[in-house]
Amino acid sequence: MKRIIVNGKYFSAKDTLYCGQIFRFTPFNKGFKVFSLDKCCYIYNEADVAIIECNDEDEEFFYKFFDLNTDYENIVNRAQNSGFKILKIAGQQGKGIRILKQDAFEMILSFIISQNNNIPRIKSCIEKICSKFGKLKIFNNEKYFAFPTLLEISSGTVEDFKEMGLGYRAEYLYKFIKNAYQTKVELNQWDKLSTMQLKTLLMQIHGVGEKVADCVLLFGFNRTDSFPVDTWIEKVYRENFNGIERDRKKITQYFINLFKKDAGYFQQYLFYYKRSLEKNIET
DNA sequence: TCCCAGGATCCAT
DNA sequence: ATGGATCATGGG
Repeated sequence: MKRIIVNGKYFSAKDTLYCGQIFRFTPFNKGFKVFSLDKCCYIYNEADVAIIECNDEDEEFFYKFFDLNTDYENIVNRAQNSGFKILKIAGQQGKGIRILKQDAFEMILSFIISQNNNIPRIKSCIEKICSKFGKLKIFNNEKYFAFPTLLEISSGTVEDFKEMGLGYRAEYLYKFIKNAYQTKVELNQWDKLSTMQLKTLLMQIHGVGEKVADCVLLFGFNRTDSFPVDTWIEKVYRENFNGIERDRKKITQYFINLFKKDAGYFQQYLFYYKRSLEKNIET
């Protein structure tokens, strides 16, 4: 077992997991078990540090996954000094958030499911998909299910996905998986593309619109010059930025013009802050 | 019972 | 190009 220990001031396990970028994690012991692809780790905060425990061979994977090469102190400072009161508060509360570098395929499926849906239901749908199509794995003597590979989930039918509670999104998922399997898409090749080119490609997927594409860009391709606008962010825009636009595409553009490469980070601070005001997040 | 959730699509204008 | 109805599902 490998332990990675980092400064806890800019790494909060709780805030990183509950800010809405990841759906596969469970409270465990003093912290959380976190799942990505077929891997699992255990993370927790203690005193002034954050600790990641994982299998020896996964050290590099989780080092990248938790974005440990990026200095979040600078990012948080820019949020605090942006001149927007709401960002000063949200940045203070969310300074422990890290933008996870998650798997693109897992993000596409997850955020197709997320549309017009709530987070507890999204988590439930994804768990059911993993337990039906994913491999059974062991971490620290406990069982879990991996996120299925394209090959594994390609046997799924529309009916399968409906049974897992996807509703009308079942068709979207089925269509994407079938097409991806038949054309042998290589998502890691998409990494070379510009953010705009990548977004255009993503939006060609039936069931992927502006917002879902932005989430995949941010969480699956680490494009921090993207800014997903959902119902919560729309509230922030109207109530805290005196926004007047109705078109979400224009709202996205407004924030990207404003924050450039920081847009994605600031979006997470704002989303987490706004949502935590009106919800008991830990459900 | 209605409203809402990390929205996208289809179809009239 | 733009606006509105519609799309499953479960929780509040």
